[in-house]
Amino acid sequence: MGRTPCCDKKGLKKGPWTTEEDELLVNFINKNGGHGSWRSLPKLAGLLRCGKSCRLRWTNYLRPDIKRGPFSAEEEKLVIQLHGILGNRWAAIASQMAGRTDNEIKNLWNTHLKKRLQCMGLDPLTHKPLSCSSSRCDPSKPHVSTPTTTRHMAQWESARLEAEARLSKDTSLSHYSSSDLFLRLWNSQVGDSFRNMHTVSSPASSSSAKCTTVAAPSFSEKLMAASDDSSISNDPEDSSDTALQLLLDFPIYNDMNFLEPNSFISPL
DNA sequence: AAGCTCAGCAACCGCTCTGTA
DNA sequence: TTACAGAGCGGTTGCTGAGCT
Repeated sequence: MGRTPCCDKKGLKKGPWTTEEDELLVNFINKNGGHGSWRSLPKLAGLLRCGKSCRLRWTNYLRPDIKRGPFSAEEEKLVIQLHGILGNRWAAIASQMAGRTDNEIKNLWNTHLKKRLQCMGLDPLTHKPLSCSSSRCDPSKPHVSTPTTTRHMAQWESARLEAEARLSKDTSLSHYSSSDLFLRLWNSQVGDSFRNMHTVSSPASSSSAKCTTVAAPSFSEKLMAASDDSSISNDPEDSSDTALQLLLDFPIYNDMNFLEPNSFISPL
């Protein structure tokens, strides 16, 4: 019945870590050149904690390569970009940001970025525009119509989700990373739909002064080139990184000025 | 100055994934 | 192929401190 606990919780300490505990953990890992088995680590290190707690403390706080301090504007922008691509895959997002942990990014998202997107009239989950009734965070502020760029983002996200759902049915693809998935879906019917959508100029986008020139063919060419490049396709990791980088280079994700605080105020 | 509210963050919980026997 | 253990991940909780009344 039920799941066996990860550790015997009797007599184990919970709550905030003390500096002494931190020292014990760091010393043990340094001394042994790694953490080894997390389950056995607390006993060996002389800690009254469960292995899980030790792992969390190490990965989120004690690891030497962690960059402390507030997120820069660039980092915040990158988090939003990556979240648009990867969704709530905090570990995947963190892996693209040196020195930042998944927990830290998750907290940033939940406390700052989510609200900012909501204020911009975007659904933080889907990055799609919210309905008019719910898009204002503050009724006293002038309503800002959803920028064209965000609509493109929403369309792309929609395409991504559709493709992900489709591809997930094929278990043979289940081992691909998000970036691989992206590359594949871009070359799929969904990718075609998306490209077609943006090669036909819509009245909404053409009438927008700030409208991003969605260079879909150019991006497509870059992605195709990346996927055709044998030197890249031979190495799945490189391929993923290249695809992800190209995606981040996509104009939709580069033109994120609308996220700046002053964009609440209409330039007119 | 005291009490209250809320945002930020560290840590926990439980589910899922992965490796292995 | 299956069952199990360990590790990883994302959602949630609860503590703390800053700001406000």
